[in-house]
Amino acid sequence: MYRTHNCGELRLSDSNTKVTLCGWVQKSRDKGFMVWIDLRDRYGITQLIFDEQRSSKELFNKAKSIGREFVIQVSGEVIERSSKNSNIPTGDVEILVSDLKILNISKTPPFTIENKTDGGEELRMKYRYLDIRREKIKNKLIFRHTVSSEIRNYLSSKDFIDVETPYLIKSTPEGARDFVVPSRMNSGEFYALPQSPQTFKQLLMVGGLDRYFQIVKCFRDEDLRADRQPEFTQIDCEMSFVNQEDILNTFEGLTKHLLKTIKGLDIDKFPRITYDEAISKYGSDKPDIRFGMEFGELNSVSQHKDFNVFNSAELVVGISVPGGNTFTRKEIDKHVDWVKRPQIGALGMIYVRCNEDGTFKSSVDKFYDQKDLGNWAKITKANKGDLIFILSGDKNKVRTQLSTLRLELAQNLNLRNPEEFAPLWVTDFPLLEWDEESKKFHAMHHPFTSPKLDQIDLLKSKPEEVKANAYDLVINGNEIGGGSIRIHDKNIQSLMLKHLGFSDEQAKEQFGFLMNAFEYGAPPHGGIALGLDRLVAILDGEESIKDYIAFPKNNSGKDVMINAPSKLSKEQLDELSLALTIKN
RNA sequence: GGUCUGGUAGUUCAGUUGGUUAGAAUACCUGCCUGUCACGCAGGGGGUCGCGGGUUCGAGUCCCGUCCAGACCGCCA
Repeated sequence: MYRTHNCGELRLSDSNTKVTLCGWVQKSRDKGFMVWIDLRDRYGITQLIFDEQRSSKELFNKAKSIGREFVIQVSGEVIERSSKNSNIPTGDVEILVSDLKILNISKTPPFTIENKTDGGEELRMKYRYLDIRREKIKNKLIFRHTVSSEIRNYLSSKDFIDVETPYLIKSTPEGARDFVVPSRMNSGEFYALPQSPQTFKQLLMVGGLDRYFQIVKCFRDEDLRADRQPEFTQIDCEMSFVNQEDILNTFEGLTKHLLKTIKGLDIDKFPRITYDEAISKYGSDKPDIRFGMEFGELNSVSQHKDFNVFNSAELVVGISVPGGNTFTRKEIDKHVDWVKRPQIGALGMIYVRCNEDGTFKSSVDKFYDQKDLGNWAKITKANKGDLIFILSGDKNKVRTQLSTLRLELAQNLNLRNPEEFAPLWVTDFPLLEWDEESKKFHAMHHPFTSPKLDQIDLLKSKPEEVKANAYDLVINGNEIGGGSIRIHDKNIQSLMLKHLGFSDEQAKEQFGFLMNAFEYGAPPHGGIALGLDRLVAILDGEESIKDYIAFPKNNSGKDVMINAPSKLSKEQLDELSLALTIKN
């Protein structure tokens, strides 16, 4: 037996018992006459003591020779410390060691294995196995386990069954780029890794499984961000004989369960707003509603004077900055410059100060009187002491710009409470989205999303206006997941693919298997997929998902620890019938 | 594909208008230390200033190229 206890469990009540512990040497403090070693494992830290008087000379010298991160096994007696450490749970006791066995030595690690490590990101990733020894990272992985366990338990209790779907599937041109895998046995042909198990879960519904879930890896060959990895994990779900209401309620239930069990929070019914409402109120389809600052559209009260910038604009829209009238002119200019940066791209920004005496002072006083400015304040819900920022121009651009500014201001003014969780549903997404590059409509969610059936006739005349039975779950301004009611009728699916620019042949080639399945009694169904990495990070109050993934990829999609991706040998390429056009 | 920021000791960083032998902290090694727990004290070793080229009497510092990393935009049905 390697050990009788772990390094986190011994207390004063265990005094005078003989124990054996294993772990890593966190730190050794050699005081000459005594040596203390902090022994660490997953469960905690226990202090070992070696003493010139109480330990044998041989043992004492051996203890002095032990370095950081050595793996050791010790046996000894639990004793009460003469000076206690209230910072750790085991701080009242220590082990007077009688036997010490070095199980493995260690080189000096390249960075300190401590909460505040001196290691930079790249180094930590290269030696991720050492990084994982740090309490901070270890706890994040444990936290992820806790969340995913709760999810499995909850969904299982609601009759969802976990079914595994294949990773080697068929490439599809829609959506994100696929990772492809060459097939040795079928030379010149390729599998693709799934961007999501979408069609398979629909087929499981046709198969009559009724309720499916899977915590599953998905793959997308797109550029990375702090909250985006090329392989990521989804909580993928599908239900039969349900309408949108059933799905929202089920997964609102799951989310509430998580917030309750993980964070101890009771959240009321999640607000719901339509996509159109989200865009016009917040300029975003994933609004952070922890703070106000809703958009006020000012066209009707600003386009009646000689100010051409506003008169020629498709949209004039403002937000009120709470307490913003304390901004100096310099601070205001800083914000104006900020929105004029190329990344934001505004041409300029108008401001209105709402003075404490009820008067207004704006950068467009030449054109507008106090009554006009008063109307603006009313619409943007600005009070005395606030500041109104106004942008104008192309509707879509201006909303995006103002949305970015809204979040920036909230950040700077500390309007977002990190302890607060504000989930909401965004519903009625458009079915289609115009893509300038390909000059085609493509599915905003995916091609299997059902249009609102009473709007199907609009598909021909005004396709951009057709709404879908599609919805997103948003928490604190992050898209946590999205789903839809699917098409289960062959003719509607066929019509949909036609509108996406698929010929009959292409549709059959790409999605024939699904269309066939729809001919054999496909039940009405729908579902949702939640991003586990992101959900876990958000629940833990972090932005970056990297530390919730044991072995993440870096900014360029590389794993710097195993050095992947890497080149293939000529033999491997030949076996796969592949020739490279770049030098290998 | 693009923009920005960075690359100097094992590590995290400082390094002025180009100018003597490139520094600090920490880690590491040695010695001392009768209760440490961010232990303390004294001493020591440790550098291809990412790489290549250029300007200059002289380059860590300026210029060009390149590689790597990070943030963001495009992209992410």
